[in-house]
Amino acid sequence: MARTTGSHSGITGPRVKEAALSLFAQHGFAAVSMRQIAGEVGVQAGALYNYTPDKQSLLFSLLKGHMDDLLSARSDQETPSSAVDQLEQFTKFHIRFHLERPDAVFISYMELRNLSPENFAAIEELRRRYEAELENILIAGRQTGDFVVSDTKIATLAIIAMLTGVNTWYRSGGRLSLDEVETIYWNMVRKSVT
Amino acid sequence: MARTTGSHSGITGPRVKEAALSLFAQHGFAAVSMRQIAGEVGVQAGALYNYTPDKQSLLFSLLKGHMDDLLSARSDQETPSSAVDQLEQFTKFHIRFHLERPDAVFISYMELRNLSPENFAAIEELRRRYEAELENILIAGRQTGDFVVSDTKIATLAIIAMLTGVNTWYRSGGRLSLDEVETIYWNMVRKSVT
DNA sequence: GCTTGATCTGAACAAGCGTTCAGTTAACGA
DNA sequence: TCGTTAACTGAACGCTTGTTCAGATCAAGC
Repeated sequence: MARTTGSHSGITGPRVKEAALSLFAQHGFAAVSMRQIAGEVGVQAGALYNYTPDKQSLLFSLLKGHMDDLLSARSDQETPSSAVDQLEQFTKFHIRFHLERPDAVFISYMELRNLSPENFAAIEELRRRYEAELENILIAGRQTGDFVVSDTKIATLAIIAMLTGVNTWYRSGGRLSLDEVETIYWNMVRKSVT
Repeated sequence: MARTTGSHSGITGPRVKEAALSLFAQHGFAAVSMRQIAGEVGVQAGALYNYTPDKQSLLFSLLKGHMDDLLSARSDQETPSSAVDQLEQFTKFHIRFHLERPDAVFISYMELRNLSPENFAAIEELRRRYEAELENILIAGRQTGDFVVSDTKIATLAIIAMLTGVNTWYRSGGRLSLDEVETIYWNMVRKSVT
């Protein structure tokens, strides 16, 4: 057994993923070559295959990691008691989490079609699980009379689309602070379901 | 002058665009080869260059055509007098127009990064012009007291993101009719700004 | 029926693709 | 200090890419 401490594998591995994430987000999965990724890491293309069996698996590991992070961060939060507070928490959590990792969000929406069917199904399952979090809030709030929603499934998708849309225009250091953005969107979300 | 009537150019040209639109939407611009497009049309790859100077221009012509159609269809409508009616008209127009051409909508959002800088700027200008239509409605409605909106620019982007999100899940023949979808979204939009 | 020229074929071009692998390098445990 | 082996290089593999172009095809105008 050689090269435990001081080995590059613990460094190069993450760097491969970072480079792939950034390049896939910029140019798209199909438009990025393994040689480009290797160049970004400062290594030859062949070396990448110490860290991924192939290009497709590299993409999947990025999307899977992103969804795992999302669900894990979400479940780390404690649940407020009222449905309205839960919705506010969800709204602000979603905006903040997604704005913190725009590249991962971008490829998670854009590169699903480049996944093999099994890999695609795995990601979709995680996405459904996340969406269910929001829908359950809407269902509970409707039952208590806090919300007026004709179709909770569609309202869920509409809200998530609206919130994720922040990523298309928000730039930190711009006209609005993150807090202001959260407040504006929360007001719109709240009103749309009450 | 030969081959005016009966010429294939009036037929093959549109077929190239249709095939390209469909394939780009399915697999992405970078993942589709000129030979695939040609195969779909029933022609050799070289023949495509009678209809486009290169692959990049083909993509641009699709996006440009889509945005022109959008603005033209929008301006064909007559303007209701009240801001609320205008917003309802815009909401339903947007949903219907976008659901009618999901492929064009998809690549218009996904393949912008594959445009050259000048082509990108041209498309962005058209998009801004469309978004201004909605923002002007919100501005007018706020002035009359019909709407309560803290930031019209963000509200514009939020609403458009929400509406365009329909394309990710709506399938005709599904649980909901187009009319029902329009109503549900219109209710959410209306409430979110009042 | 002949000429014309738009339309298309089929082969070719250089470049780049994902992936493999024998061989080199160098850090670790002993 | 030495042997081991993870990490990496560099070249090669067969294949695909966008694009070009000389030549074949064939409907239309005279």
